[in-house]
Amino acid sequence: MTDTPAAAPAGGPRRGRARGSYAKTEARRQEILAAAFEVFSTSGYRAGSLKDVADKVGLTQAGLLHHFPSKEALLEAVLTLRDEESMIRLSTAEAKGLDLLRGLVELTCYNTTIPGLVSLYCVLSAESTDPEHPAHAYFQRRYDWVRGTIVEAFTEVGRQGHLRTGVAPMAAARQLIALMDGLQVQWLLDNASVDMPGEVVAFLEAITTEKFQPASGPA
Amino acid sequence: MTDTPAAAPAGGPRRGRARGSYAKTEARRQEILAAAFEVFSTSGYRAGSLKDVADKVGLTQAGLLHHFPSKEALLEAVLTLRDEESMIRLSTAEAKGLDLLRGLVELTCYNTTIPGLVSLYCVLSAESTDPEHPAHAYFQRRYDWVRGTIVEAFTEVGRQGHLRTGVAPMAAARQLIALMDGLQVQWLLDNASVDMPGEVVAFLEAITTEKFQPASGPA
DNA sequence: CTGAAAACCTAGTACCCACTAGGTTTTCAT
DNA sequence: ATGAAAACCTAGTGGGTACTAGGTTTTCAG
Repeated sequence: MTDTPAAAPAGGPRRGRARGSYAKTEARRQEILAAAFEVFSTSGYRAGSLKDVADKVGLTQAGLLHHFPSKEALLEAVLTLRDEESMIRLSTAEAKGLDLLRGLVELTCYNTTIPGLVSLYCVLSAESTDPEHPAHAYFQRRYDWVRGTIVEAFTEVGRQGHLRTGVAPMAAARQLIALMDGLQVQWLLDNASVDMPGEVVAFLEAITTEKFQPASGPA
Repeated sequence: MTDTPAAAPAGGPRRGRARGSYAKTEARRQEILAAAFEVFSTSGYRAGSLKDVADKVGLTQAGLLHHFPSKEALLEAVLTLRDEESMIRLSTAEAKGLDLLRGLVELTCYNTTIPGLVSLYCVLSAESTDPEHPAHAYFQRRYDWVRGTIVEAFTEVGRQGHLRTGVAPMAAARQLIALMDGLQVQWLLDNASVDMPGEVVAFLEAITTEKFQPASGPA
Protein backbone atom coordinates (compact mmCIF):
# COMPACT_ATOMS: atom_id res chain seq x y z
CA MET A 1 0.00 0.00 0.00
CA THR A 2 0.93 3.64 -0.59
CA ASP A 3 3.98 2.47 -2.52
CA THR A 4 3.46 5.13 -5.16
CA PRO A 5 6.53 6.85 -6.51
CA ALA A 6 6.46 10.62 -7.11
CA ALA A 7 5.58 12.47 -3.90
CA ALA A 8 8.71 14.54 -3.47
CA PRO A 9 10.08 14.88 0.08
CA ALA A 10 9.82 18.64 -0.33
CA GLY A 11 13.37 19.73 0.27
CA GLY A 12 14.29 22.72 -1.93
CA PRO A 13 12.26 23.78 -5.00
CA ARG A 14 14.90 22.30 -7.29
CA ARG A 15 15.31 19.15 -5.22
CA GLY A 16 12.04 17.35 -6.27
CA ARG A 17 11.63 13.69 -7.33
CA ALA A 18 13.95 12.04 -4.88
CA ARG A 19 15.83 9.73 -7.19
CA GLY A 20 12.51 8.37 -8.36
CA SER A 21 10.33 9.01 -11.39
CA TYR A 22 10.81 11.42 -14.27
CA ALA A 23 9.02 14.67 -15.01
CA LYS A 24 6.12 13.30 -16.98
CA THR A 25 5.62 10.20 -14.84
CA GLU A 26 2.93 11.60 -12.62
CA ALA A 27 0.94 12.74 -15.65
CA ARG A 28 1.16 9.25 -17.09
CA ARG A 29 -0.06 7.76 -13.86
CA GLN A 30 -3.03 10.09 -13.92
CA GLU A 31 -3.77 9.11 -17.51
CA ILE A 32 -3.64 5.46 -16.54
CA LEU A 33 -5.89 5.97 -13.54
CA ALA A 34 -8.43 7.81 -15.67
CA ALA A 35 -8.43 4.98 -18.19
CA ALA A 36 -8.65 2.30 -15.51
CA PHE A 37 -11.50 4.18 -13.96
CA GLU A 38 -13.37 4.15 -17.25
CA VAL A 39 -12.78 0.46 -17.83
CA PHE A 40 -13.67 -0.67 -14.31
CA SER A 41 -16.74 1.56 -14.41
CA THR A 42 -18.31 -0.14 -17.38
CA SER A 43 -17.03 -3.69 -17.04
CA GLY A 44 -16.33 -4.02 -13.34
CA TYR A 45 -13.04 -5.18 -11.95
CA ARG A 46 -13.20 -8.85 -12.82
CA ALA A 47 -14.32 -8.44 -16.40
CA GLY A 48 -12.31 -5.30 -17.10
CA SER A 49 -8.87 -6.07 -18.54
CA LEU A 50 -5.44 -4.53 -18.31
CA LYS A 51 -5.29 -4.57 -22.08
CA ASP A 52 -8.36 -2.35 -22.28
CA VAL A 53 -6.70 0.09 -19.92
CA ALA A 54 -3.34 -0.06 -21.67
CA ASP A 55 -4.92 0.53 -25.08
CA LYS A 56 -6.76 3.59 -23.82
CA VAL A 57 -3.51 5.29 -22.82
CA GLY A 58 -1.48 3.99 -25.76
CA LEU A 59 0.70 1.65 -23.75
CA THR A 60 1.34 -2.06 -23.85
CA GLN A 61 0.19 -4.23 -20.97
CA ALA A 62 3.80 -4.55 -19.87
CA GLY A 63 4.24 -0.79 -19.98
CA LEU A 64 1.17 -0.37 -17.82
CA LEU A 65 2.45 -2.90 -15.31
CA HIS A 66 5.62 -0.87 -14.97
CA HIS A 67 3.54 1.84 -13.29
CA PHE A 68 1.21 -0.42 -11.32
CA PRO A 69 2.64 -3.80 -10.33
CA SER A 70 -0.67 -5.65 -10.59
CA LYS A 71 -4.30 -5.30 -11.56
CA GLU A 72 -5.24 -5.27 -7.92
CA ALA A 73 -2.86 -2.42 -7.17
CA LEU A 74 -4.40 -0.49 -10.03
CA LEU A 75 -7.88 -0.95 -8.63
CA GLU A 76 -6.79 0.21 -5.22
CA ALA A 77 -5.18 3.30 -6.70
CA VAL A 78 -8.35 4.15 -8.62
CA LEU A 79 -10.52 3.77 -5.54
CA THR A 80 -8.38 5.83 -3.21
CA LEU A 81 -7.93 8.56 -5.81
CA ARG A 82 -11.66 8.87 -6.33
CA ASP A 83 -12.30 8.86 -2.62
CA GLU A 84 -9.92 11.75 -2.13
CA GLU A 85 -11.62 13.69 -4.89
CA SER A 86 -15.13 13.19 -3.58
CA MET A 87 -14.05 14.06 -0.06
CA ILE A 88 -12.74 17.36 -1.37
CA ARG A 89 -16.03 17.89 -3.21
CA LEU A 90 -18.12 17.21 -0.15
CA SER A 91 -15.80 19.30 2.03
CA THR A 92 -16.72 16.75 4.64
CA ALA A 93 -14.05 17.88 7.03
CA GLU A 94 -16.05 20.98 7.93
CA ALA A 95 -19.72 20.28 7.20
CA LYS A 96 -21.83 18.97 10.08
CA GLY A 97 -25.49 18.33 10.76
CA LEU A 98 -27.84 19.95 8.28
CA ASP A 99 -24.98 21.29 6.20
CA LEU A 100 -23.64 17.80 5.66
CA LEU A 101 -27.04 16.57 4.55
CA ARG A 102 -27.31 19.48 2.15
CA GLY A 103 -23.85 18.59 0.95
CA LEU A 104 -25.11 15.10 0.16
CA VAL A 105 -27.91 16.55 -1.97
CA GLU A 106 -25.33 18.59 -3.82
CA LEU A 107 -23.17 15.50 -4.21
CA THR A 108 -26.15 13.74 -5.76
CA CYS A 109 -26.60 16.61 -8.19
CA TYR A 110 -22.94 16.41 -9.11
CA ASN A 111 -23.22 12.66 -9.56
CA THR A 112 -25.79 13.13 -12.31
CA THR A 113 -23.01 14.74 -14.34
CA ILE A 114 -20.59 11.81 -13.99
CA PRO A 115 -22.33 8.55 -14.88
CA GLY A 116 -18.92 6.90 -15.13
CA LEU A 117 -18.06 7.37 -11.50
CA VAL A 118 -21.55 6.37 -10.44
CA SER A 119 -21.26 3.22 -12.48
CA LEU A 120 -17.87 2.42 -10.99
CA TYR A 121 -19.21 2.41 -7.47
CA CYS A 122 -22.42 0.59 -8.37
CA VAL A 123 -20.71 -2.24 -10.19
CA LEU A 124 -17.78 -2.48 -7.82
CA SER A 125 -19.75 -2.34 -4.59
CA ALA A 126 -22.01 -5.13 -5.81
CA GLU A 127 -19.10 -7.18 -7.04
CA SER A 128 -17.10 -6.63 -3.86
CA THR A 129 -19.90 -8.14 -1.85
CA ASP A 130 -18.04 -11.42 -2.35
CA PRO A 131 -15.54 -11.81 0.54
CA GLU A 132 -12.94 -12.99 -1.96
CA HIS A 133 -13.09 -9.76 -3.93
CA PRO A 134 -9.99 -7.57 -3.58
CA ALA A 135 -12.13 -4.52 -2.85
CA HIS A 136 -14.25 -6.27 -0.21
CA ALA A 137 -12.46 -4.79 2.78
CA TYR A 138 -12.29 -1.41 1.09
CA PHE A 139 -16.06 -1.20 0.70
CA GLN A 140 -16.72 -2.46 4.21
CA ARG A 141 -14.49 0.27 5.57
CA ARG A 142 -16.02 2.85 3.26
CA TYR A 143 -19.60 2.08 4.26
CA ASP A 144 -18.67 2.14 7.94
CA TRP A 145 -17.10 5.54 7.55
CA VAL A 146 -19.92 7.01 5.48
CA ARG A 147 -22.57 5.66 7.81
CA GLY A 148 -20.72 6.98 10.85
CA THR A 149 -20.50 10.43 9.33
CA ILE A 150 -24.18 10.52 8.43
CA VAL A 151 -25.33 9.12 11.78
CA GLU A 152 -23.47 11.98 13.40
CA ALA A 153 -25.21 14.45 11.12
CA PHE A 154 -28.67 13.07 11.91
CA THR A 155 -27.86 13.01 15.61
CA GLU A 156 -26.90 16.66 15.44
CA VAL A 157 -30.05 17.48 13.46
CA GLY A 158 -32.09 15.59 16.05
CA ARG A 159 -30.45 17.55 18.89
CA GLN A 160 -31.65 20.72 17.21
CA GLY A 161 -35.16 19.35 17.04
CA HIS A 162 -35.32 19.11 13.24
CA LEU A 163 -35.91 15.35 13.13
CA ARG A 164 -39.49 14.11 12.90
CA THR A 165 -40.67 12.03 15.85
CA GLY A 166 -39.86 8.36 15.71
CA VAL A 167 -36.88 8.76 13.38
CA ALA A 168 -33.71 7.11 14.70
CA PRO A 169 -30.42 8.58 13.43
CA MET A 170 -28.92 5.14 12.80
CA ALA A 171 -31.90 3.94 10.77
CA ALA A 172 -32.11 7.24 8.93
CA ALA A 173 -28.45 7.01 7.96
CA ARG A 174 -28.76 3.46 6.70
CA GLN A 175 -31.88 4.33 4.74
CA LEU A 176 -30.35 7.44 3.22
CA ILE A 177 -27.30 5.52 2.04
CA ALA A 178 -29.42 2.68 0.71
CA LEU A 179 -31.69 5.14 -1.06
CA MET A 180 -28.79 6.93 -2.74
CA ASP A 181 -27.21 3.64 -3.82
CA GLY A 182 -30.44 2.18 -5.08
CA LEU A 183 -31.40 5.28 -6.99
CA GLN A 184 -28.12 5.09 -8.85
CA VAL A 185 -28.97 1.72 -10.35
CA GLN A 186 -32.36 2.97 -11.52
CA TRP A 187 -30.78 6.13 -12.85
CA LEU A 188 -28.05 4.27 -14.72
CA LEU A 189 -30.65 2.03 -16.32
CA ASP A 190 -32.71 5.02 -17.43
CA ASN A 191 -31.16 8.43 -16.77
CA ALA A 192 -34.02 10.42 -18.19
CA SER A 193 -36.81 9.16 -15.98
CA VAL A 194 -35.11 9.29 -12.59
CA ASP A 195 -34.57 12.54 -10.70
CA MET A 196 -31.98 11.43 -8.16
CA PRO A 197 -31.57 14.71 -6.27
CA GLY A 198 -35.34 15.15 -6.23
CA GLU A 199 -35.88 11.78 -4.60
CA VAL A 200 -33.15 12.37 -2.03
CA VAL A 201 -34.66 15.75 -1.15
CA ALA A 202 -38.11 14.17 -0.86
CA PHE A 203 -36.77 11.55 1.51
CA LEU A 204 -34.89 14.06 3.67
CA GLU A 205 -37.95 16.30 3.88
CA ALA A 206 -40.05 13.30 4.88
CA ILE A 207 -37.91 12.46 7.90
CA THR A 208 -36.88 15.97 8.95
CA THR A 209 -38.68 19.29 9.34
CA GLU A 210 -36.27 21.14 7.09
CA LYS A 211 -36.25 22.15 3.43
CA PHE A 212 -33.55 20.77 1.17
CA GLN A 213 -34.42 22.04 -2.28
CA PRO A 214 -31.15 23.02 -3.99
CA ALA A 215 -30.60 26.11 -6.16
CA SER A 216 -32.73 25.14 -9.16
CA GLY A 217 -35.75 22.87 -8.98
CA PRO A 218 -36.21 19.86 -11.26
CA ALA A 219 -37.72 20.25 -14.74
CA MET B 1 -36.75 -17.24 -26.29
CA THR B 2 -38.85 -19.89 -24.55
CA ASP B 3 -37.15 -22.54 -26.68
CA THR B 4 -36.92 -24.87 -23.71
CA PRO B 5 -37.63 -28.54 -24.39
CA ALA B 6 -39.64 -30.53 -21.84
CA ALA B 7 -43.04 -28.92 -21.24
CA ALA B 8 -45.30 -31.74 -22.42
CA PRO B 9 -48.34 -30.81 -24.52
CA ALA B 10 -50.50 -32.54 -21.93
CA GLY B 11 -52.31 -35.08 -24.04
CA GLY B 12 -52.81 -38.36 -22.13
CA PRO B 13 -50.92 -39.18 -18.94
CA ARG B 14 -48.71 -41.63 -20.86
CA ARG B 15 -48.27 -39.32 -23.83
CA GLY B 16 -45.79 -36.82 -22.21
CA ARG B 17 -42.51 -35.56 -23.67
CA ALA B 18 -43.56 -34.98 -27.23
CA ARG B 19 -40.62 -36.58 -29.03
CA GLY B 20 -38.30 -34.37 -27.05
CA SER B 21 -36.18 -34.94 -23.97
CA TYR B 22 -35.76 -37.96 -21.77
CA ALA B 23 -37.09 -38.64 -18.29
CA LYS B 24 -34.25 -37.15 -16.28
CA THR B 25 -33.67 -34.20 -18.58
CA GLU B 26 -35.78 -31.72 -16.68
CA ALA B 27 -34.03 -32.61 -13.44
CA ARG B 28 -30.66 -32.00 -15.09
CA ARG B 29 -31.82 -28.64 -16.37
CA GLN B 30 -32.84 -27.71 -12.85
CA GLU B 31 -29.47 -28.82 -11.53
CA ILE B 32 -27.74 -26.72 -14.16
CA LEU B 33 -29.88 -23.69 -13.43
CA ALA B 34 -29.16 -24.00 -9.72
CA ALA B 35 -25.44 -24.18 -10.40
CA ALA B 36 -25.53 -21.30 -12.86
CA PHE B 37 -27.47 -19.29 -10.34
CA GLU B 38 -24.75 -19.89 -7.76
CA VAL B 39 -21.96 -18.95 -10.12
CA PHE B 40 -23.58 -15.82 -11.51
CA SER B 41 -24.52 -14.79 -7.97
CA THR B 42 -20.99 -14.67 -6.71
CA SER B 43 -19.04 -13.74 -9.83
CA GLY B 44 -21.60 -11.95 -11.96
CA TYR B 45 -22.34 -12.90 -15.54
CA ARG B 46 -19.20 -11.65 -17.21
CA ALA B 47 -16.72 -13.10 -14.78
CA GLY B 48 -18.67 -16.31 -14.12
CA SER B 49 -17.67 -19.12 -16.47
CA LEU B 50 -19.45 -22.04 -18.08
CA LYS B 51 -16.72 -24.30 -16.75
CA ASP B 52 -17.57 -23.30 -13.19
CA VAL B 53 -21.20 -24.18 -13.84
CA ALA B 54 -20.38 -27.42 -15.64
CA ASP B 55 -18.06 -28.56 -12.85
CA LYS B 56 -20.73 -27.96 -10.23
CA VAL B 57 -23.11 -30.38 -11.93
CA GLY B 58 -20.44 -32.87 -13.03
CA LEU B 59 -20.66 -32.11 -16.73
CA THR B 60 -18.22 -30.93 -19.33
CA GLN B 61 -18.64 -27.52 -20.90
CA ALA B 62 -19.84 -29.21 -24.07
CA GLY B 63 -22.35 -31.27 -22.13
CA LEU B 64 -23.68 -28.14 -20.52
CA LEU B 65 -24.01 -26.42 -23.88
CA HIS B 66 -26.17 -29.29 -25.08
CA HIS B 67 -28.86 -28.12 -22.65
CA PHE B 68 -28.36 -24.40 -23.08
CA PRO B 69 -27.06 -23.28 -26.46
CA SER B 70 -25.05 -20.35 -25.11
CA LYS B 71 -23.97 -18.59 -21.95
CA GLU B 72 -26.46 -15.86 -22.68
CA ALA B 73 -29.32 -18.34 -22.99
CA LEU B 74 -28.31 -19.81 -19.65
CA LEU B 75 -28.44 -16.40 -18.00
CA GLU B 76 -31.86 -15.71 -19.42
CA ALA B 77 -33.14 -19.05 -18.16
CA VAL B 78 -31.81 -18.37 -14.67
CA LEU B 79 -33.43 -14.94 -14.58
CA THR B 80 -36.85 -16.00 -15.79
CA LEU B 81 -36.89 -19.03 -13.49
CA ARG B 82 -36.14 -16.88 -10.46
CA ASP B 83 -38.72 -14.35 -11.50
CA GLU B 84 -41.39 -16.99 -11.68
CA GLU B 85 -40.46 -18.27 -8.24
CA SER B 86 -40.51 -14.87 -6.59
CA MET B 87 -43.82 -14.00 -8.25
CA ILE B 88 -45.32 -17.11 -6.72
CA ARG B 89 -43.83 -16.12 -3.36
CA LEU B 90 -45.24 -12.63 -3.50
CA SER B 91 -48.59 -13.89 -4.79
CA THR B 92 -48.56 -10.61 -6.63
CA ALA B 93 -51.48 -11.50 -8.82
CA GLU B 94 -53.90 -10.99 -5.97
CA ALA B 95 -52.33 -8.60 -3.48
CA LYS B 96 -53.13 -4.91 -3.84
CA GLY B 97 -52.60 -1.74 -1.88
CA LEU B 98 -51.55 -2.29 1.71
CA ASP B 99 -51.43 -6.06 1.26
CA LEU B 100 -48.89 -5.72 -1.50
CA LEU B 101 -46.70 -3.50 0.64
CA ARG B 102 -46.95 -5.98 3.49
CA GLY B 103 -46.02 -8.66 0.97
CA LEU B 104 -42.88 -6.69 0.16
CA VAL B 105 -41.90 -6.65 3.82
CA GLU B 106 -42.39 -10.40 3.91
CA LEU B 107 -40.34 -10.72 0.73
CA THR B 108 -37.57 -8.80 2.43
CA CYS B 109 -37.72 -11.20 5.39
CA TYR B 110 -37.52 -14.12 3.01
CA ASN B 111 -34.59 -12.53 1.22
CA THR B 112 -32.54 -12.60 4.41
CA THR B 113 -32.64 -16.39 4.14
CA ILE B 114 -31.28 -16.52 0.59
CA PRO B 115 -28.15 -14.40 0.26
CA GLY B 116 -27.38 -16.13 -3.02
CA LEU B 117 -30.44 -14.81 -4.79
CA VAL B 118 -29.94 -11.38 -3.30
CA SER B 119 -26.37 -11.36 -4.53
CA LEU B 120 -27.47 -12.45 -8.01
CA TYR B 121 -29.74 -9.50 -8.42
CA CYS B 122 -27.35 -7.02 -6.86
CA VAL B 123 -24.41 -8.00 -8.99
CA LEU B 124 -26.39 -8.51 -12.16
CA SER B 125 -28.48 -5.36 -11.95
CA ALA B 126 -25.34 -3.27 -11.48
CA GLU B 127 -23.52 -5.06 -14.27
CA SER B 128 -26.51 -4.82 -16.61
CA THR B 129 -26.47 -1.07 -16.30
CA ASP B 130 -24.20 -1.17 -19.34
CA PRO B 131 -26.41 -1.03 -22.48
CA GLU B 132 -24.23 -3.74 -24.05
CA HIS B 133 -24.99 -6.22 -21.29
CA PRO B 134 -27.24 -9.11 -22.33
CA ALA B 135 -29.49 -8.58 -19.33
CA HIS B 136 -29.84 -4.83 -19.86
CA ALA B 137 -33.27 -5.00 -21.46
CA TYR B 138 -34.39 -7.58 -18.93
CA PHE B 139 -33.64 -5.32 -15.99
CA GLN B 140 -35.18 -2.28 -17.63
CA ARG B 141 -38.39 -4.24 -18.15
CA ARG B 142 -38.22 -5.67 -14.66
CA TYR B 143 -37.82 -2.29 -12.97
CA ASP B 144 -40.64 -0.82 -15.04
CA TRP B 145 -42.94 -3.63 -14.02
CA VAL B 146 -42.01 -3.56 -10.35
CA ARG B 147 -42.31 0.21 -10.17
CA GLY B 148 -45.67 0.13 -11.90
CA THR B 149 -46.98 -2.44 -9.46
CA ILE B 150 -45.80 -0.50 -6.44
CA VAL B 151 -47.04 2.85 -7.75
CA GLU B 152 -50.46 1.25 -8.04
CA ALA B 153 -50.25 0.03 -4.47
CA PHE B 154 -49.30 3.46 -3.13
CA THR B 155 -52.03 5.09 -5.20
CA GLU B 156 -54.56 2.71 -3.68
CA VAL B 157 -53.19 3.34 -0.19
CA GLY B 158 -53.44 7.06 -0.83
CA ARG B 159 -57.04 6.71 -1.98
CA GLN B 160 -57.82 5.15 1.37
CA GLY B 161 -56.18 8.06 3.16
CA HIS B 162 -53.31 6.09 4.61
CA LEU B 163 -50.56 8.09 2.88
CA ARG B 164 -48.96 10.94 4.80
CA THR B 165 -49.45 14.39 3.29
CA GLY B 166 -46.96 15.39 0.63
CA VAL B 167 -46.07 11.83 -0.36
CA ALA B 168 -46.39 11.16 -4.08
CA PRO B 169 -47.03 7.52 -5.08
CA MET B 170 -44.49 7.67 -7.90
CA ALA B 171 -41.72 9.06 -5.68
CA ALA B 172 -42.63 6.66 -2.88
CA ALA B 173 -42.38 3.70 -5.24
CA ARG B 174 -39.01 4.76 -6.58
CA GLN B 175 -37.70 5.38 -3.09
CA LEU B 176 -38.98 2.07 -1.78
CA ILE B 177 -37.32 0.16 -4.59
CA ALA B 178 -34.09 2.09 -4.20
CA LEU B 179 -34.14 1.51 -0.47
CA MET B 180 -34.64 -2.22 -0.83
CA ASP B 181 -31.88 -2.47 -3.45
CA GLY B 182 -29.45 -0.35 -1.50
CA LEU B 183 -30.06 -2.19 1.75
CA GLN B 184 -29.14 -5.42 0.02
CA VAL B 185 -25.63 -4.20 -0.74
CA GLN B 186 -25.08 -3.14 2.85
CA TRP B 187 -26.57 -6.39 4.10
CA LEU B 188 -24.42 -8.51 1.80
CA LEU B 189 -21.32 -6.66 2.97
CA ASP B 190 -22.23 -7.24 6.62
CA ASN B 191 -25.28 -9.42 7.24
CA ALA B 192 -25.17 -9.18 10.99
CA SER B 193 -25.42 -5.44 11.38
CA VAL B 194 -28.21 -4.68 8.91
CA ASP B 195 -31.87 -5.38 9.67
CA MET B 196 -33.32 -5.19 6.18
CA PRO B 197 -36.99 -5.83 7.05
CA GLY B 198 -36.70 -3.43 9.97
CA GLU B 199 -35.47 -0.63 7.75
CA VAL B 200 -38.15 -1.26 5.15
CA VAL B 201 -40.83 -1.21 7.84
CA ALA B 202 -39.42 2.01 9.27
CA PHE B 203 -39.53 3.63 5.85
CA LEU B 204 -43.08 2.49 5.14
CA GLU B 205 -44.28 3.70 8.52
CA ALA B 206 -42.60 7.04 7.89
CA ILE B 207 -44.53 7.71 4.70
CA THR B 208 -47.85 6.04 5.59
CA THR B 209 -50.11 6.03 8.64
CA GLU B 210 -50.16 2.26 8.88
CA LYS B 211 -48.23 -0.32 10.90
CA PHE B 212 -46.09 -2.87 9.05
CA GLN B 213 -44.35 -4.83 11.78
CA PRO B 214 -44.32 -8.48 10.68
CA ALA B 215 -44.94 -11.50 12.93
CA SER B 216 -41.77 -11.28 15.06
CA GLY B 217 -39.91 -8.08 15.87
CA PRO B 218 -36.17 -7.65 15.32
CA ALA B 219 -33.68 -8.75 17.97
C1' DC C 1 28.49 14.30 -21.93
C1' DT C 2 27.87 10.29 -19.60
C1' DG C 3 25.99 6.61 -17.31
C1' DA C 4 22.50 4.80 -14.48
C1' DA C 5 17.92 4.33 -13.71
C1' DA C 6 13.19 5.00 -15.40
C1' DA C 7 10.10 4.15 -19.06
C1' DC C 8 8.67 1.24 -22.25
C1' DC C 9 8.72 -2.66 -25.62
C1' DT C 10 8.73 -7.50 -27.76
C1' DA C 11 8.00 -11.96 -26.90
C1' DG C 12 6.56 -15.40 -24.31
C1' DT C 13 4.42 -18.22 -20.31
C1' DA C 14 0.71 -20.77 -18.58
C1' DC C 15 -3.87 -20.52 -18.23
C1' DC C 16 -8.89 -19.52 -18.98
C1' DC C 17 -12.69 -18.35 -22.17
C1' DA C 18 -17.08 -19.47 -25.13
C1' DC C 19 -18.07 -22.33 -28.47
C1' DT C 20 -17.81 -26.23 -32.30
C1' DA C 21 -17.13 -30.73 -34.86
C1' DG C 22 -17.82 -35.06 -34.68
C1' DG C 23 -17.93 -39.25 -32.21
C1' DT C 24 -19.76 -42.53 -28.32
C1' DT C 25 -23.14 -43.87 -24.92
C1' DT C 26 -27.79 -43.90 -23.05
C1' DT C 27 -32.59 -43.74 -23.31
C1' DC C 28 -36.86 -45.27 -24.78
C1' DA C 29 -41.04 -45.64 -28.33
C1' DT C 30 -42.01 -48.80 -31.39
C1' DA D 1 -34.85 -55.98 -29.67
C1' DT D 2 -33.81 -52.23 -32.40
C1' DG D 3 -32.92 -47.90 -34.22
C1' DA D 4 -33.22 -43.08 -33.90
C1' DA D 5 -32.65 -39.32 -31.21
C1' DA D 6 -31.10 -37.34 -26.83
C1' DA D 7 -27.32 -36.93 -23.75
C1' DC D 8 -22.79 -36.50 -23.25
C1' DC D 9 -17.84 -36.76 -24.39
C1' DT D 10 -13.00 -35.77 -26.41
C1' DA D 11 -10.48 -32.74 -28.76
C1' DG D 12 -10.08 -28.93 -30.71
C1' DT D 13 -10.39 -23.52 -32.42
C1' DG D 14 -9.32 -18.90 -31.94
C1' DG D 15 -9.32 -15.80 -28.67
C1' DG D 16 -8.41 -13.48 -24.17
C1' DT D 17 -6.21 -13.25 -19.40
C1' DA D 18 -2.59 -11.51 -15.87
C1' DC D 19 1.90 -11.41 -15.60
C1' DT D 20 7.24 -12.13 -16.56
C1' DA D 21 12.02 -12.05 -18.70
C1' DG D 22 14.95 -9.54 -20.78
C1' DG D 23 16.07 -6.08 -23.99
C1' DT D 24 15.86 -1.08 -26.03
C1' DT D 25 14.94 3.77 -25.65
C1' DT D 26 14.44 7.96 -23.00
C1' DT D 27 15.29 10.94 -19.32
C1' DC D 28 18.12 13.59 -16.56
C1' DA D 29 21.57 14.32 -12.35
C1' DG D 30 26.26 14.87 -11.82
